[in-house]
Amino acid sequence: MNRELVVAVLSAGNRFNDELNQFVKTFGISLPQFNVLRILRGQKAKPANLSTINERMIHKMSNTTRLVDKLIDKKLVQRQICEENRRKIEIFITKEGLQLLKKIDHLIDKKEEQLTQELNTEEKEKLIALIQPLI
Amino acid sequence: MNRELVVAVLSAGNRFNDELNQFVKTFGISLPQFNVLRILRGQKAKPANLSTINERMIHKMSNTTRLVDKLIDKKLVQRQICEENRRKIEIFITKEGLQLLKKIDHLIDKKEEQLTQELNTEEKEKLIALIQPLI
DNA sequence: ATACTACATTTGTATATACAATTATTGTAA
DNA sequence: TTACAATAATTGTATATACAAATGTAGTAT
Repeated sequence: MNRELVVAVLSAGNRFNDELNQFVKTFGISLPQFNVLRILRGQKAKPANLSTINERMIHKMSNTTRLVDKLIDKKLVQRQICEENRRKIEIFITKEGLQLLKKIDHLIDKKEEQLTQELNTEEKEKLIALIQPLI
Repeated sequence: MNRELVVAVLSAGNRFNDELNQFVKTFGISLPQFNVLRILRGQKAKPANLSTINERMIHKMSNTTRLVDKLIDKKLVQRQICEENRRKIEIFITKEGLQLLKKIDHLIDKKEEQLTQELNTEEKEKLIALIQPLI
């Protein structure tokens, strides 16, 4: 039964991953990139350094530098050396980044609704509670 | 709440993925490669072609040819052209492949148990039932 | 037989990710 | 002050994966 559970979690995770990736790709970014943008928006004015971003990412990566590089190329975020601690790099989301998120916001809500539509509200709540301890 | 559910499923999936990958890597293979080996063992003597493998894979890949190439390099599977339908390629697991799986079998059981240990039997059953419709 | 379509796999190429080693900066103890 | 360890990020390199185009094979209609 453990096997069955593990396979089910992996399968659902992969499916969500693939579909969301496919979706955000139409906006020229990958799912990890999209998540970083949302993390940065969540910071409000406060910038985040790479370590912070890494901690909060859903899919931990070994190479956040290059992921952020791609976002910089697209002018969606900005990099800036932290003056108090020059080892740190502060990352901001740009106006363009915020605009892109704004375009996606409503659509991703619908996408998420679609991905989970097989369950009713009560079932969703139960599932969240049950899966939480596995994270 | 949909967002919360999607994030939870993605997070648990990524965690399982990372940990299992890490684990099977100690045997010189990746998780997708390990899953293909198990699919082939499940075929018993019957060989599988690439399309069949692709359908059954937990993580659908765009490039099963090269994944199988790696397994061939490691002498864990064999490739053979199907004589009735020369478009198809038949893939077998080798004796070495079976031996490797045998070495891993018990350990992966324990790993899966460890990954799911936060839930009791009843909770596991409920979780399986709830997550199934999302696959 | 020929042309056309569908099927099954492979290959070229670009991109993404993992891993380890390196660089740069800071803090601290001798 | 110097040396050393700790922290933060970057880079080189190998590997993995995605995507589209190409190859080879079989079936079918004319």
